[in-house]
Amino acid sequence: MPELPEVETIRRQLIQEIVGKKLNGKKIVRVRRRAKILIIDFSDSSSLLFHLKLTGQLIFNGKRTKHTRKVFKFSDGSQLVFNDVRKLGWWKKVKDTKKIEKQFGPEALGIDFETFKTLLKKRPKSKIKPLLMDQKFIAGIGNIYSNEILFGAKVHPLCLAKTLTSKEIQSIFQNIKKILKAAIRHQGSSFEYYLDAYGQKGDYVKYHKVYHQDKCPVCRTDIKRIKIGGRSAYFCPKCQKL
DNA sequence: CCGAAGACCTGCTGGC
DNA sequence: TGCCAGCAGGTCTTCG
Repeated sequence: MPELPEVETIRRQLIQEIVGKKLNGKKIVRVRRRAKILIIDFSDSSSLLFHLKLTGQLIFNGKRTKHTRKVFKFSDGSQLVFNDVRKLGWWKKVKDTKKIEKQFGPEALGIDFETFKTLLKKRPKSKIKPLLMDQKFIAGIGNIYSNEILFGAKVHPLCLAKTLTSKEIQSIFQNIKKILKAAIRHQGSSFEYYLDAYGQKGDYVKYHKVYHQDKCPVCRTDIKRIKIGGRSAYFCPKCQKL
């Protein structure tokens, strides 16, 4: 499930619900996100981290289900329910988040164009799709949004970074910002398991142009699916030429 | 250095 | 109906 827009949606909702409350006697002062990790900060400067991986859900005042892995109870009686069908997600308490934050590249919504260009130059031989999904390169983009971003930029997913024209680089950059922001506005993509912090589905699947789609919305060509680095890449072979 | 493949897990779908 | 393969939004590690 969760890529940047989904985790960001949960973060924004949880801020409204849990900041100021106490968990195990410790006061919550902040809810942050780094890459796809949700971070709850306490007043004693310790933190609680969550990674939802593919099927994790974090639901405020949600009901226990057979996939509930943990329930966090706040001092006012409200609670945060962590569900995860595939058990790949995790949570952990840390004293300090510096080490974790350092593992990732710049935030996809924070990076500026010059930095993006510079980083691309450092990875000339990388295929663009796996590169966009590499959290050490840029943090926050996963399989759905990498496909949508490259369609928006009309760039083939197997394109090598060094072969991109400056126009294409600019378009990829703009589409990263545009698509991630639009997805946040629509509370993310509920393709299968994703639910926001209120247990609601995100709307953005309606706007997917290539991910799990049949026809290109621009030219009606059949969308192609290939494996790149073990993940499904979706693209329009006519609009996104190699 | 890079990339591919397998591992971690469960559940759903489609084909035979 | 049953069984098996393939698929799924993410990272890790291992190996070539």
